Amino acid sequence: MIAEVIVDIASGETDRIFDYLCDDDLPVGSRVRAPFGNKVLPGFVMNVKERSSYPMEKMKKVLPCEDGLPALTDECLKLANKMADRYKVPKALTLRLFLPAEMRTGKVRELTRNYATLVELDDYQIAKNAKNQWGVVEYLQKNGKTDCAILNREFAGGVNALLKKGYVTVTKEQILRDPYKTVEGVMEERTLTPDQATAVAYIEKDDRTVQLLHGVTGSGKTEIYLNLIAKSLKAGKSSIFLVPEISLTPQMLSQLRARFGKNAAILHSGLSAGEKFDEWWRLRSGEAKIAIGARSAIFAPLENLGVVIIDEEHDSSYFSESSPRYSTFDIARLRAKYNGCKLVLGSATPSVETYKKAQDGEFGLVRLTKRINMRPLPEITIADMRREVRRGNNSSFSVALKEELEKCLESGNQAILFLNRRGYSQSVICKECGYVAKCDACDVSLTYHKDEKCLKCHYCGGRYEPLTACPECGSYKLSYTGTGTQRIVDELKKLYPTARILRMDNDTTRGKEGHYKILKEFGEKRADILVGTQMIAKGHDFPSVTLVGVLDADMGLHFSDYRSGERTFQLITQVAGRSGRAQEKGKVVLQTFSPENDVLRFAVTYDYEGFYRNEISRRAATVFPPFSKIVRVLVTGEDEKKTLEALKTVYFGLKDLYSEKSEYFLFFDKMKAPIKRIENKFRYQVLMRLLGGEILPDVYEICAEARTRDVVVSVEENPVNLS
DNA sequence: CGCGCGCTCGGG
DNA sequence: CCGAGCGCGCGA
Repeated sequence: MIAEVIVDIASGETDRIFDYLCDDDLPVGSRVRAPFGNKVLPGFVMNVKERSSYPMEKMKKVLPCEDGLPALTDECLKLANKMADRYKVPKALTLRLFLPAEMRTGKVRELTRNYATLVELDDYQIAKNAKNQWGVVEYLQKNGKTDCAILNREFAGGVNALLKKGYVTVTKEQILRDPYKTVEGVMEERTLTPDQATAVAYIEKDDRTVQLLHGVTGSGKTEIYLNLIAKSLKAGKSSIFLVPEISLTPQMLSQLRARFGKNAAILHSGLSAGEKFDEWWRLRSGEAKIAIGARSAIFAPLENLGVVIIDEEHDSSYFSESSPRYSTFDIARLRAKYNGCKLVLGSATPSVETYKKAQDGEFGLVRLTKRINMRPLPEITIADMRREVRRGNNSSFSVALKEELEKCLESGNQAILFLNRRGYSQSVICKECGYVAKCDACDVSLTYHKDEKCLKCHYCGGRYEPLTACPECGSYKLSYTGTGTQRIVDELKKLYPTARILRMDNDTTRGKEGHYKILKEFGEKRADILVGTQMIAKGHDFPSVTLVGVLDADMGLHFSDYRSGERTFQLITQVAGRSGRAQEKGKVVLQTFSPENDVLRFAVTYDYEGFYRNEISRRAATVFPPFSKIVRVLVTGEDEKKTLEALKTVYFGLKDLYSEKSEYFLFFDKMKAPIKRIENKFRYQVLMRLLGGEILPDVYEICAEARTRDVVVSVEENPVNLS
């Protein structure tokens, strides 16, 4: 037989079918080792056929990598083909998405363990004083087959000696690493509240594939997800459950594990390579039927899906940052359609695009307007920082926030302070000549980190010695401007010397268990105040937190980004949800320099509908998404000349398209990217605002053609950040 | 004349 | 993607 193979090289030049000879039983979707040029490469079997147009005598033979189950299902192959076509990337790249990375590199294999079994005899010829040999014999007589590692620890050399004599046999057996040994047992199904039951019934009955579950924080969305997953499991079907960043939601994980036990496989970055590999195989083999994980879990190797769930649907982590820049939602929708199941999107603050589709009737819409225990949402107050400055308060805390902090600390409760900027100070500026300390490899200012006594680049991670004098003019008048989390902690220590303060940001959460350790410490009330960035906004549950302070609520508002209002509303609603989750009522203080801003006004009253109506009419008036599509083509490369060359190719190609079909364009121009260089790579872009998606395939095509050996050309649809 | 680098082409 | 093959420029 002939196998149609895609070799695993991420390049457009090799992105085509190569025919190979193969065994008759080689399954489609399996991985092979294919002789290619002067080496042997991994490859994917896309199809098998009887004959080939390529001369038989020149054809080489592939070797299968796995026996039995092919790694990729038909659905995976279909999806990979579709994605390669849609995003104009090599198939090797889209196929890779469906495998755990550790499987491709081939370093991690099944973990095997050696087991010793005693050969039953009446008489063992062992010296009386050979204590370890007798020890092994007795142990095996008592306990039966045992892991050699255990025996060797206890009776050094015993097993080997007995093996030579033929008194024991040793067998290799595959074991699966279980990352969650500690959590076991299947939890009882919980009864749904009437509201939840109604929501589930609606989702099941409505015939639209996509269902939006819009529920305020604490309205019990999770229980609805669990119910849908349980029903799918009962029907013998599998499920995919996506969460934004899994390392930040340990509670959700233990709930799932407790409820579904070994039926759930958890895919996240905290697992070791081997653990990921094993969890993946448990899903592929059908042993586990529920995949839980971040964005990439949408590629879980499951067949016969009963439901796909995307929690916190508005979260930006659902957009891939690297090629192919797929939208998780698009993939999820395709999988739901293929399997004839529902795709459930859940959020307290749905993205404007999603909500519009629900309003227009394209998606089903279920609302949960009440919190589960009827507990009121925390009260949000606005602190006008302009007034604070006028009154001579130049600290990072408003009078209102300080008062609330004191009350909170006195009553023995906990507080969370949120500031979306890490480090000590944002930048170092010379007051004499205006020099700003910048990274050598990137076009960005350096952030001072007091704890490590260095200047850091937040884009490439580069470190520099702190400055004592200006390198341009020699002045000692250096100003450290812009407050980060480290400075906030310093200020708090001065204000409240006895308070125990924890900081949680990218710098303090290094390592595998980083997040977990800090959250655990705070959860056990071993600290009074938690200061952190974006990452503390996600769904943790700290019952003793009664105060949340947002130190710069308008931080995101002034970016020239059509989504900034939406992001701010979502963020505030989310952080506010951290306050008052148990008995005591929670409070939230928003510090801002623009208290009259619409977005903040709607956020204060938790008025999503109001926010949405305001936002959608603004977007309609300005013709921004979802009424148009922003497309950025980013051209990056180390060689500035070659990068500019590629930019020209892209620009002229797109310009032709523009003059041909100008009715689809609202805006079209080329320019330097806002950050002109990152990690020594120059960055140029072509920015477009398009009406309708009809010409998107052309855009992708033009960009794919402009790609060269040393210049990357990527297309971003409605990009999340425009740096 | 030789080799070093950059470009093109082929790989089943 | 990566290596082989080849042309062209330069130095002894």
